[in-house]
Amino acid sequence: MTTPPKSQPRAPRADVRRNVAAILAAGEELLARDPEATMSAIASAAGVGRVTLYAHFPSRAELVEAVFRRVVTEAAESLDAIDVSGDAADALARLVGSGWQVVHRFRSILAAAERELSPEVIRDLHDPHLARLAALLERGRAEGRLRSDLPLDWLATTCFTLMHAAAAEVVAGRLTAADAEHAVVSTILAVCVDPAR
Amino acid sequence: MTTPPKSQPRAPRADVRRNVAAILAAGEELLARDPEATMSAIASAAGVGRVTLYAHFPSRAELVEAVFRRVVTEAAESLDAIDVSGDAADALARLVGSGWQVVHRFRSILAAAERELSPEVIRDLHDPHLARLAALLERGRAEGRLRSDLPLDWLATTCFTLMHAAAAEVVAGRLTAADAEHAVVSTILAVCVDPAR
DNA sequence: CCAATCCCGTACATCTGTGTTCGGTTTTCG
DNA sequence: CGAAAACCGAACACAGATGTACGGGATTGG
Repeated sequence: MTTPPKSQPRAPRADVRRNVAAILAAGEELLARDPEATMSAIASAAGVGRVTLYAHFPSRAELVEAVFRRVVTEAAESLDAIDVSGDAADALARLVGSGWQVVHRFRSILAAAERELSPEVIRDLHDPHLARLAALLERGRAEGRLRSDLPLDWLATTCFTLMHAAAAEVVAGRLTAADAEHAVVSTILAVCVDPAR
Repeated sequence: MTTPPKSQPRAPRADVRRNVAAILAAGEELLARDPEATMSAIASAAGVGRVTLYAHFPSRAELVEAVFRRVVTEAAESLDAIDVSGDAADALARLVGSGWQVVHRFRSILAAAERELSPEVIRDLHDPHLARLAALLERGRAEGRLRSDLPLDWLATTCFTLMHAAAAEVVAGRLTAADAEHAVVSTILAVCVDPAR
């Protein structure tokens, strides 16, 4: 009984960890380019047989969810580093300025998730980001800096939507990344800042 | 030579006209509910054999395009009736208020078009609506009533995007239609009206 | 009324992608 | 080293959708 066969499922072998990591990386890369990327494509991009892929992710949905979960977590780490203290409008500008990059980078993966996963799962995974934004908006409203005459949810939706739109404009070549950032930030401020002052 | 066989392809028979009309109507209805509605489903909803459908629309893409074109034309007629004279901000409010309904009604058909048709075709068909909005924005800017510090295209995109977002919120049950209309109008005004006055 | 035209259903042919099975080979790790 | 675990490719089964072929039957319109 050197290694107790207690419910311990035993640590994954080295090649397994390596392959799973490669699959997730390839999934992230391909799905970021094409939300309809096929399982075969992802497998071979990961340098792995299609069957091996299925061994680790029994269905396409599970793979997409894993990839999505991963990028959401990554994004959360990078956005949590942003300073949201001080003037609420300034903080919002900072948050949107960085958040937009993230949205831009992963918009295609979101599209994949939307077509493969149930809306509840999507909402759940989105939640931390929505909560972060909502908290900031709420504080700004309490301080009278941001407008209170529209539903908080709607303001949050507006922010996300405009970030997506900006990303789409860049992809379509109608805006440079720099112009898009300026546009999206000032648009969102125009929406959220209390006009009455 | 009562009916000159000159290049005249001869008038379509009555049943043909009837069937085509039924197909377009069914297509509009089903695609408005589900952008992935199948050819069989549309055929049977039209009370017509699947083969007959193919006789008139050789491919799914052509059917989708026909339906989309129809819807766009309808919408144009209804929106052209709107008074866009007078104060630019007021006119914008009127236009958005009605335009939003249209977007709401046909958002799913747009989704179908986006997945089936080339981006150029979509743009082309959208053009009249975009032009109408752009003209109004331009006038408002020239009069100093609307803001000029952001690209016109971006403002137009913002308007469309927010209308879509409002429609989505209603579908998701997070907003009533009435609230959505108020929210989208005041949000768009906040974006477009020149803050300097 | 009757010929041309169109419709219908069935069946068939593809195509694409997902998921599974299988036997043989390689890698890991104690 | 050697057994357990994992990998591989190829082949198979399945499902859903698009598009085609055909032969018998119904409508239309002159």
